[in-house]
Amino acid sequence: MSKFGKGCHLHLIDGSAFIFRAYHALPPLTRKSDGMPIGAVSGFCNMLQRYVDGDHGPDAPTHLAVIFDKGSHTFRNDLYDLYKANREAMPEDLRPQIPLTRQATEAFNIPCKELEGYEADDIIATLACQARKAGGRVTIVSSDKDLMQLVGDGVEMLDAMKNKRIDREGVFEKFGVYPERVVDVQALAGDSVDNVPGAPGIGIKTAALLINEFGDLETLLDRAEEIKQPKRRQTLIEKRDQIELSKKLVQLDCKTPLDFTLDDLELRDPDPDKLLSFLAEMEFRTLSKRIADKLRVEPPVIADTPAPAADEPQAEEIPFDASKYECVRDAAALRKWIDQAQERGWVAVDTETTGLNEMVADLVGISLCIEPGEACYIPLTHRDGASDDLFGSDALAEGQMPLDEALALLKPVLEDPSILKIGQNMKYDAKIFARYGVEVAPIDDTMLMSYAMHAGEHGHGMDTLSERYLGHTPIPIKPLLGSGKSAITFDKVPIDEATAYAAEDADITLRLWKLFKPQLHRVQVTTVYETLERPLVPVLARMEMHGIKVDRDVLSRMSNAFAQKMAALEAEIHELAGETFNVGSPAQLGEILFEKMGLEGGKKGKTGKYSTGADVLEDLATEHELPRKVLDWRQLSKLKSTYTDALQTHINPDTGRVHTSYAITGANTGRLASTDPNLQNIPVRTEEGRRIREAFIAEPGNVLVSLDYSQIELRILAHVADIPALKQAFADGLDIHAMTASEMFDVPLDEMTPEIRRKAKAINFGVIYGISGFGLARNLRIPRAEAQGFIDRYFERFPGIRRYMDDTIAFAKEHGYVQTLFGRKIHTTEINAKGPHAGFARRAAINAPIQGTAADVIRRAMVRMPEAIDGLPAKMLLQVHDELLFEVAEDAVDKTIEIARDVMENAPDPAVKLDVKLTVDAGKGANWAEAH
DNA sequence: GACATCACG
DNA sequence: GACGTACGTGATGTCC
Repeated sequence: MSKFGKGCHLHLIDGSAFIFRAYHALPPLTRKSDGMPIGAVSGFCNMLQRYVDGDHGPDAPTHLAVIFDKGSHTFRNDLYDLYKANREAMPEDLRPQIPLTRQATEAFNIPCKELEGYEADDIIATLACQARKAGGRVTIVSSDKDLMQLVGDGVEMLDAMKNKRIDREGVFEKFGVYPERVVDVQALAGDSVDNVPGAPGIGIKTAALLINEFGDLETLLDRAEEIKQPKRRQTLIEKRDQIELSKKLVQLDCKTPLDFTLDDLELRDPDPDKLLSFLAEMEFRTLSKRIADKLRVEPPVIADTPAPAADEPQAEEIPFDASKYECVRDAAALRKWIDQAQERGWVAVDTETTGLNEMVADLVGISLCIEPGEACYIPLTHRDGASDDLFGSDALAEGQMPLDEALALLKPVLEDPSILKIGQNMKYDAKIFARYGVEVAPIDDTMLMSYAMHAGEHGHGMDTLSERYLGHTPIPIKPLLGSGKSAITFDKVPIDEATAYAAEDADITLRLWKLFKPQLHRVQVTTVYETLERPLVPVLARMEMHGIKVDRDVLSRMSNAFAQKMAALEAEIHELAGETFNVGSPAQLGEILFEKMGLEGGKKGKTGKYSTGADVLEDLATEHELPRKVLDWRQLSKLKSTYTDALQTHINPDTGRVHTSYAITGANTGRLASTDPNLQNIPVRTEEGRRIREAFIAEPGNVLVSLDYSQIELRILAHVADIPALKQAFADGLDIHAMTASEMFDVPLDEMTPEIRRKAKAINFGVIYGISGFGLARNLRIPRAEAQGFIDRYFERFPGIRRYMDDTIAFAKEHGYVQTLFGRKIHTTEINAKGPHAGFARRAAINAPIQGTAADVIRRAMVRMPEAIDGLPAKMLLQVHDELLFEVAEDAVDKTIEIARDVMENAPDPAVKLDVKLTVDAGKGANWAEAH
């Protein structure tokens, strides 16, 4: 190491200037994994890197240091306690970044110097003095005018942003004097930023004039009497002490006690590991890559998903304050909100209604939110519950604008294509509005955004999201409505309480939207959200509102028939048992079977009760009469209670149809879930059960048309696991289970038996579900070893399956999620857990991409369907995972099947090119049983 | 409200 | 070596 001296060039970077410049130049970036503010550090690192790599020509550094301030109290405060007293507090999101800029400097292997009780400027001054004395040159990287007093022979400043060097002449331009007199000018002019008093009424121009006239400050003060202007003369005489103090404050200290020498600042190369690990820790992807390329090393892997730490509630900037919410009671007030929505181009909307069933519930009020904390509630049909009057309870409460008037004002906004309507579960609100003649569009939905980003991690209800991402627990609805028999509907809630509750919901929704919207892109699920979630809302809303016609009489007759058969069976069961008991009670049945009758079969379950599931009873039925009869009774009981009875209660009196509701975020895999009632589990597997489908009918002149994907999950498996034999079989249109059986058991196709085919079919499905020897054995009722043998052979014949499973689990373990072919992410939070959880998680991880891809495919078909069948007398009514059910005018059936099949079979285009063709089977009939 | 059971893909 | 085991749902009745 050479001694610092002639030929050396010391560059001194003013760290604080870099930090503030970086902070103000960049948006408030945060670290993805934990939300830590990181913008200033990012800018700082970029500036540092650019400086180090920059071409400085003949001014290239041989020595380099970054100098920071340390401590808020310096010797200048001892001289003058108001020094820098009016400086603004450091921004909250900058404070935690300060220590990181020190770390960053060290990571770049640049000396990082600071000294308690001294400003960076003093250290810079001292080093500059030392360097000059040793015969070297100095460049001070800063544009702070306080440092200009140091410029001189061999010492220059550099404005790194403007890349402009400042020498003696540059200082003269700025101050009107040369560097050695700068402190004199500053002492007179003072500095409002640093709270240096100076001489009142004298600025830089006047100060320079005076100094140039008298030579220096001391001479000027001594000969102040000679000044011609009376005001100036008086000020300089009266404020002499203050001026002299000011000079001490601006004079930099060249004798700062340093515990290092110039030689310690010699330029050195960074340690790639240290630097890159710091950048990775900060999650600076671009900069890491750039530096890694330059250093010719591999860039660090930086996770592209938020770590679990991101789950911690974000600090809310604007507190929730119910008293700030406005209750809108007239058109004038509403117009103001409408104006704001038009100005912004967005508005969060939430409806309050008399119930959860959108087909029945009435609109009670509407809340809007434009910016966090700025929300309103528009009560419309609140009832006056306070009155004891028999008729009074139905009267509208005072102070509400007429429903028609409010809707007339809001309709243009809600339907305006240039105003985005933001909601949490917008399908609900859109359906309510639709019943009032308002077609809400376009929409964004925070529930669906959460689903796209976090499926598998947590639920997507507003309470969950608010607590998790806003750190705020919403006002619960329970205390407002009560529970049980005394529960009231929302229209009976007092308007002031309703305002606090309802407006807050809109407020929360808007805050979530502001948080989620930019995250979609970062988590790379924008396409999923935009193509598979958002556009589904209007499609499903229309299907649900259309409903399906159900013949009440058919159901009613079946219920009666079931009741009779059940009664007969019940009598026989009691006869066989020798006593009467509740056949519907598994606990009582267990007692009868395993204690009174003493049959084989063990206790199970955590509750210590006997298991009496269908598989158990099925085994017992070979030896005894009673279990068979219980099985028959149970089947009838199920059909009656869940279907023939319950379905009747779901027939809408206005439409005569049944309107299910699809939960878009119901299943983690991307499947829909149908509720109230569930029309995705209408019986079909048994003859008696299938007859329930005869009650699902078409209007006169129409038929029901069913189109369903043939073996879609196995086809997707063949594609993703890349199984040539499976692909070929599908291409040839073979019986896929028979083909599998032939491969596995070496049986030619023309000698295939139903029994062998059945086994192969069970294995095919088992594979999709994350097969285990135990599970297959139980399903096929064969010894476990034999089942394991089948699986082993399956993997042997189709090695791609094993590879797919291993790869999928490895991916899940590394990333915490798995993906469908269309990019949908399904999180597997338990995949790295120990214990029984892990087994479930592994099988779920294997299944999710297959089930999820199939779900994506039919979603794509559904989104495209309305336009495809537009103009045809055909309506899409139901989705049952791989089936779409339509109601079609008789003369348009063939055309509809042709078009809908085309849409379904080509649904993956153009996003995904499957190696296996998708095929769709079609059926038609007067009822669902015939159509399927 | 938990649990068992059973309907669907 | 033992343990617990097919994937994804929703609705119903019993029982505490």
